[in-house]
Amino acid sequence: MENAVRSERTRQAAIQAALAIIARDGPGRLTLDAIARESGISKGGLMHQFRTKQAVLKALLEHQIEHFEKFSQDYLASTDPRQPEAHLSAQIETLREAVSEPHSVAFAIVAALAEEPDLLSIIRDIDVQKIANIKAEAADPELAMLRWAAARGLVLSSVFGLCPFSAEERERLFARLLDARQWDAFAKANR
Amino acid sequence: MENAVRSERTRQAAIQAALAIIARDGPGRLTLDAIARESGISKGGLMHQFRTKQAVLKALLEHQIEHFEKFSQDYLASTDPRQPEAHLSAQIETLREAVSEPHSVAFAIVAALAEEPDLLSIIRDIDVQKIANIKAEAADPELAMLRWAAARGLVLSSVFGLCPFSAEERERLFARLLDARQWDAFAKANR
DNA sequence: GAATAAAAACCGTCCAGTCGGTTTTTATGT
DNA sequence: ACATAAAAACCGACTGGACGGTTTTTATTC
Repeated sequence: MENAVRSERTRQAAIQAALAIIARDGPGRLTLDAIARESGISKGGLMHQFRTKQAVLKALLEHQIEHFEKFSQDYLASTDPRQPEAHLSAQIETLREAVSEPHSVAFAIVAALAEEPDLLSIIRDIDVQKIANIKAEAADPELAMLRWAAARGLVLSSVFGLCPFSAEERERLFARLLDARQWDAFAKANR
Repeated sequence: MENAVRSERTRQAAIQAALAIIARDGPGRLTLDAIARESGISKGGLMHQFRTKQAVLKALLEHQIEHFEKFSQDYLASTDPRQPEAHLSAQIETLREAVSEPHSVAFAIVAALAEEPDLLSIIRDIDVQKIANIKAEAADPELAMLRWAAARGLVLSSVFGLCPFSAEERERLFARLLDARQWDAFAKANR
C-alpha cells in the first residue's frame, strides 16, 4: 500500500478508536495506550503518526469540527437563501444535531479537552466568525446572540450531564428557538 | 482546641487551598499533594479528613453551591415579592455573578469535576428544583427556560474559554436577559 | 539501500492512596 | 483533681499502578 494511504488509514483508525473510548469509557480513560489497544495499532505506530497526545486531541477536534461544519453547510445549502437569519438557524440546527447524535459522541470530546484547554481556542475562533455572520444578518443582533447562547447552553449542559431537562423538553426548546417567525415579530416589536 | 473545631479548620484550609490551586494553576494541577503543600496540612492529615480525592472534590463543590445558593437567597430576599418571575431573575443574576467573580473561581471547579462526572449530578438535581420554581411562576414557561438556558450558555462558555463574546458584550446580554418587562410583553403577545 | 512506517520493550514521572507511628484531645476510673 | 486509657487528629515516608513519551528493532515502500 502507498505510504500516504497507510498513514492516513492509521490516523483515521486512531481517531475512531479515540471516539469509541470516549463514548464507552469517558474522557478520563482516553490514554495513548488505550487508543493503541482499541485500534490495533501499536503504540509505536501511534506515536509515529502523532508525536504527542495533544496532537491526537487536536486531530480529534478537527475531525469533529469538520463533521459539524459540513452539517452546517449542508443546511445552508438546502435552505431558501432569502430566509431571514439563515446563519443563526443553521447554527442552532447544528447545535441541536450535536446534542442528539448517537451517544455523547462529539461533545464528550469537549470534556476530553479539559486536559488541553488551549485547543478550545480553535472552537472559539470559529464561533467568533459564526457570531459575526449572525450579527450581520440579524434584525435584532442581541436577540440573535441570546438565541445562540440558549442553544449553546442546552448543548453544553447536556454534554456535561448538567441538563435539567428531559430529551423531549430539550427538543421542544430547540424547536422554539428555531421558530424564526415568532422571534422576528418580537425583534420588530422591540425596535 | 476542640476536636470538632480542629477538624473543621483543617477541612476549610484544604478547600481554600484547593480553590487557590485551581485559580492559579488550573484544575489539572489539583492533586492531593498540592493541596497538602498549599494548605500546610500534611498529606496524612488531609487524608484523615477526606478519605479520597473524590471526597475533597465533593466538599469543594458543596462549598461553592452553598456560596451561590446564599447569593441567590439574598437576591430573592432583597427583591419585591410581587415582582413577576422572581426566581428566574434570581437564577440569572446568580449566573451573572458566577461568571464575573474574581478569576475563574467557582467554575473552574466544574472543570475539575471532569474527573468525577458523578458529582455533577448534585448540581443537576438542584437545577431541576430551580427550574420547577421558574416554570411554576412563568407566564410563558418555555420562554423562561430559554432565558435560563441562555444565561447558562454564557456561563459555561466562559468557564471553558469558549465564549466568543467580550466581557462587555456578555454583560449587555445578561442585562437584556434580565429585562423582565420586555420578555413579559413578548410572552403576553405570544399567548 | 535509504527512508518511512510499525512493533515491542522500556523509562521516568506523577499521583492517589497506605501504613506505621506521634501528638493532642476526650473519656473513664479512682 | 489526677492518672490512665482510648480515641481522634496529624505526620510523612513509601507503594504500586497508570501514563506520556523514548529507544531499539523489524517490516514495508520507494
